[in-house]
Amino acid sequence: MTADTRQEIMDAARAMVQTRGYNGLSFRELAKEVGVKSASVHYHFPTKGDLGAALARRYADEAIEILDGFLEASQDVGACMRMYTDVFRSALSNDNRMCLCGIMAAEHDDLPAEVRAEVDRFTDVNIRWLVKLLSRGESKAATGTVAQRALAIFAAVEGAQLVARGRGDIAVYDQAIEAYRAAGLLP
Amino acid sequence: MTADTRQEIMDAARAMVQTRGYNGLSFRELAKEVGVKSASVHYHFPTKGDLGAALARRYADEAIEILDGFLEASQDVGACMRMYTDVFRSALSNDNRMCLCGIMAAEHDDLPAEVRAEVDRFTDVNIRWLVKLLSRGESKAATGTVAQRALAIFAAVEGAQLVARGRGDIAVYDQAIEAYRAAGLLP
DNA sequence: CAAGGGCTATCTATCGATAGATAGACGGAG
DNA sequence: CTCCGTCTATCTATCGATAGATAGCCCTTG
Repeated sequence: MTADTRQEIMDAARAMVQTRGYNGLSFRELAKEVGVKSASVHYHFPTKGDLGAALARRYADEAIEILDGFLEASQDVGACMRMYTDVFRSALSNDNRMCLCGIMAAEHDDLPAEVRAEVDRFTDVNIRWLVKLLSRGESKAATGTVAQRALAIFAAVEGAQLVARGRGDIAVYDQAIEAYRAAGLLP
Repeated sequence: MTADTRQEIMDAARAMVQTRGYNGLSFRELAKEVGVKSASVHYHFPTKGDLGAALARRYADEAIEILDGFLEASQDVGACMRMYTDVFRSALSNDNRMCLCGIMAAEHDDLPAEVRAEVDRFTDVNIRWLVKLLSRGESKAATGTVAQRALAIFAAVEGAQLVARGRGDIAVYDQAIEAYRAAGLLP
């Protein structure tokens, strides 16, 4: 079970970061969770920054795959947007967790540079995807406007997740998303 | 300088929390910033939870005063909303800080109960104020709808702040807010 | 085929730094 | 004199990180 250890460490670490943040991630607790010693975690990820960057990198890569899958699964803009908001919803329903990069954005100033770079990339991935989606529906809109709206949607969804988590109530997320849609922010 | 110390501690602590989060707040660093010893901080705030709760309580109280001042300063809904979003903007322009309660919401699971209670109250204060503001413009809307929209606006603004901070670019905040307004989410 | 050298992955044990917290002394002001 | 505020000094717990040992595996070489 050697190759698995690295994956198990990353899985447990992701869950811990999504729950307690990057600063709340402890090598000792993480090791205990996985069932190894903290020195073994250091073997796979020499520094905490290495681990954090690896987590964010995998997170962004997975996002690309998942989101592109949505675009292939449906041609309907509204349906794709619903799948998108459901991804962020599932983090909350899974033990009141947050988007890995959302919670890391809050810790911006404490993040090692290599982690911050991957967090930035996750934002880019989201916004690019949203631009692609929005461009499907309305070919008339200017590119700049679409990019701005994509950014706003991403920010609004992250905010809904943040506030809902703070309240410990997933209904808060649902209500915010519904209001975004009613206002016309979401297609 | 005795009564001042408590205030100086709270001022410095607030700035540190807004920058590095509740977990990033250290009694030693805080004491050094103020120019006292960490034991003196413990004298005024026996535990870290006491300090955090006092910070959030004062923050929510100040929010009530500031926001009510906006309602008195102008009868125009749009103008009041702009003042509202400008408050959150000023946190970013002031050393890329976040809303105290926004960053604490991200740390939800690590917060002592007394801190969490005050963070919740801040959210309530904001939503109640937004409901009051929204109710000015459109008396036709149902109460439930207004409350939902107020929640959505608060979440969206917090999210814009979060994402802008993650990017370290206040222009991101401005663009998101502008897009909210263009979409009709903000009055 | 067998022996040996390196490689992988883990362990035990420990490092210095820092966290929050506390006890008790000291000094100035009412 | 007493009390309030701050100090010195220290405690325990935990942090990320490192050193050094070890068990098992694979590959080469004779």
